[in-house]
Amino acid sequence: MARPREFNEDKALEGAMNVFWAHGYEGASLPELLKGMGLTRGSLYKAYKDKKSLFINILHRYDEAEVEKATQLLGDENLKDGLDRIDKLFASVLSAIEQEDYRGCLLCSAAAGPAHNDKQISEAVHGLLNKMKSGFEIALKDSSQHAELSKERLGQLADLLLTQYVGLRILSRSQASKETLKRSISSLMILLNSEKE
Amino acid sequence: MARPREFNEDKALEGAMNVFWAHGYEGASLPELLKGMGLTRGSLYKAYKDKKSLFINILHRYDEAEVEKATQLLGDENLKDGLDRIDKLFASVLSAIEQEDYRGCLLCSAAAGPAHNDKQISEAVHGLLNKMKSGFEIALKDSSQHAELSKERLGQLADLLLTQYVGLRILSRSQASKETLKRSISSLMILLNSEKE
DNA sequence: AGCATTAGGAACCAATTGGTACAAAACACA
DNA sequence: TGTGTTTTGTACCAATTGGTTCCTAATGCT
Repeated sequence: MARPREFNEDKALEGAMNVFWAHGYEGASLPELLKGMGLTRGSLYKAYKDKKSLFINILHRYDEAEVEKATQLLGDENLKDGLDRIDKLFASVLSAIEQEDYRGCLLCSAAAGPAHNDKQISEAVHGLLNKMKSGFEIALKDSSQHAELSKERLGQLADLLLTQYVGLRILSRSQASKETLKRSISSLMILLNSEKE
Repeated sequence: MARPREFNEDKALEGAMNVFWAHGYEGASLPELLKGMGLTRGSLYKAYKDKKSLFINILHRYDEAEVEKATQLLGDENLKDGLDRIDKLFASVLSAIEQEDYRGCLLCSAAAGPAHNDKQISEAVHGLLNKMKSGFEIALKDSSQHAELSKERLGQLADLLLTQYVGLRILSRSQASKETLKRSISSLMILLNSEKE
């Protein structure tokens, strides 16, 4: 019926995600986005309305790509003990900065930044944060040491883990030392492990 | 030897701190800063060189004002048990959002934002984060349940508390629900309290 | 009183910001 | 082969960004 898209939407969104991930929402300029996406202004505004809509789009993509990966891990039944999954998730945070990837987490940066002012963004952010929390809850339910805890207590612990996750990734982005993160993580895991009925 | 300043430097810096606190480093525009400080461009650039230098200045002020308050609390010997001090500090985070103050923490926002790109800012940020960590260490040393722990273990726990502090304040800024923060905090305090030798 | 020195304030600046208009190009379908 | 529809890309836009210039005003010291 009409001229078809020339650009690969998937590649374009991938590029946009990387730019937002590296520079944050406000820090990502239009020219940078265009370059990263490999298209021109006209196409961008026709396809994605404006910068904010694009960003919300990207948050969904970050969900499908990264958040999903995290929650899958937290629910992965190949690791029988949920605590091992949590351990593995935090290990991946550590491994990112070991590979000198200091971008942190797009979601956490969004929580620190535009979610403060913008309702749409903050709603999207809270949705994803909640998804992370649910992931932690599932992992805890599969932890031999925590399975018997009350629903309230599990929720409490899940919120603790969420806070920890956000804190770690913000510290990563500020280029805190690997040792700091490592200590923080083992500290939490020790406390979690030592919890007995 | 020359014309004296007309503006009250203290008030001006206070104003600048509030603007940065509310909008973040990149989000604070020159006009906003000028209005908040009650002076004009000429004076600002004469007195503080440029926006970045002003911000670093403000980080020091935030140190003297807020970080100092926190570390004082963490070292306050009127509260004999260090755990009570930690509890009180986290309670103050909660009380901020109960009063609908969603600004979070200037330091934590700086960690999430400009500290990622700028060496000077990231150094200042790390200095203050370390100060917070030391505060937590002191409080732990005065905790009946933790005093006997090894130096390494105390440092570990202090890093955990720092991570939690950052996470909480970022979540505050994103307007996470009071309940989430409350659960996260009690969870942490329970784990900390349950630790026995 | 006069001079050196500094603060204050407005006008000005180039560069960049996000966003739009519009014409040319590419296709689908008849 | 046309015709309608949609994508592209360029040129353009006003507004805002952080930053500078420069003249005037106010002061301290001699």
